[in-house]
Amino acid sequence: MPELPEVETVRRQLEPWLTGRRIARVELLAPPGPKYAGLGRAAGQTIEGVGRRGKFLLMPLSKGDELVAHLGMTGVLSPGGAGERAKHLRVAVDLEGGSPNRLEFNDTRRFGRFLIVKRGDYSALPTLAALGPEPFDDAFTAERFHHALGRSAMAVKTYLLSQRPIAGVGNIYADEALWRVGVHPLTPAADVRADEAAALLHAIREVLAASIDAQGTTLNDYRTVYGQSGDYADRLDVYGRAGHECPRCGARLERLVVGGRGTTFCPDCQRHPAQRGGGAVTLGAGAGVQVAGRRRK
DNA sequence: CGCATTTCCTGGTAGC
DNA sequence: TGCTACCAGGAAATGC
Repeated sequence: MPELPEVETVRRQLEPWLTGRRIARVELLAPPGPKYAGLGRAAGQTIEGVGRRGKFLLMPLSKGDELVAHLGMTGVLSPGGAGERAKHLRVAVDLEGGSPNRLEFNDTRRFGRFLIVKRGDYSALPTLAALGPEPFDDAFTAERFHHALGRSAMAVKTYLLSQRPIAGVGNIYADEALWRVGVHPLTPAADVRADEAAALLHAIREVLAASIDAQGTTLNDYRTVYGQSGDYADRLDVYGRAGHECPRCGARLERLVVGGRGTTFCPDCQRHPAQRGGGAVTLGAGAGVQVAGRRRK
């Protein structure tokens, strides 16, 4: 699923292509709705750049608007025009001038968004409006991260996924980063110690940077603008690997559900706070935390 | 306001 | 083969 590394990979490819291009027209193929608001204002505006905040792509337009794209679970941005219309094409943007002159937004499950807002007006996008700091912002220190975590009683993984303490971390990289620093995903955010917060921020930066270098993680749908898969899936240590051995200690990785999301962790490396009191703690085999499964309807 | 729960959506798959 | 049921999850909407 597209998280910061995947969105940044797409951004880097879109930027040289789209910057300075004038929009001729926009075609909405999906049923109209708030996820595709304002597209009627696009024609005649020039795309002034391609930025990113967290998992949101932000393209300022010349007449005071801003094109906001979020890939959701299955969104793909790519040049289009050749061949048959894709089954799940939702939006097509025709550009003036030379080829490629058509940007297509395909999104099988329609969790993504592709809309135009007044520049900087994110009232229709509350997560973007309340988004935490960019992970690679130099002004974002470990102390600030620790302070942000201290504001929530939520499980640390759930809080990371909320995008409030830090922007761009999703299910995959949350599991990877928490495993790297040995913090149990159910640890209350406010109980993460200062040293753990510092290590967690460092781990988030490392895993995101390594994934960007690999052009992201392709599990199923994610593709770069030019149709390539990301290579980081081969380098995941824990995500989706419940039942396999922990790469660090060899214990069996376990799966639980945190905030409604599948979560993989190492029961030995990532002790639940309720089980990790001071001194040496000896736990029997199978000491993993039991959590109720996903509720049914 | 904080936090939990429910909803949106389709392809893949398990089970019969 | 074809049917039903369920599962995956980012962000918004809804409920307390």
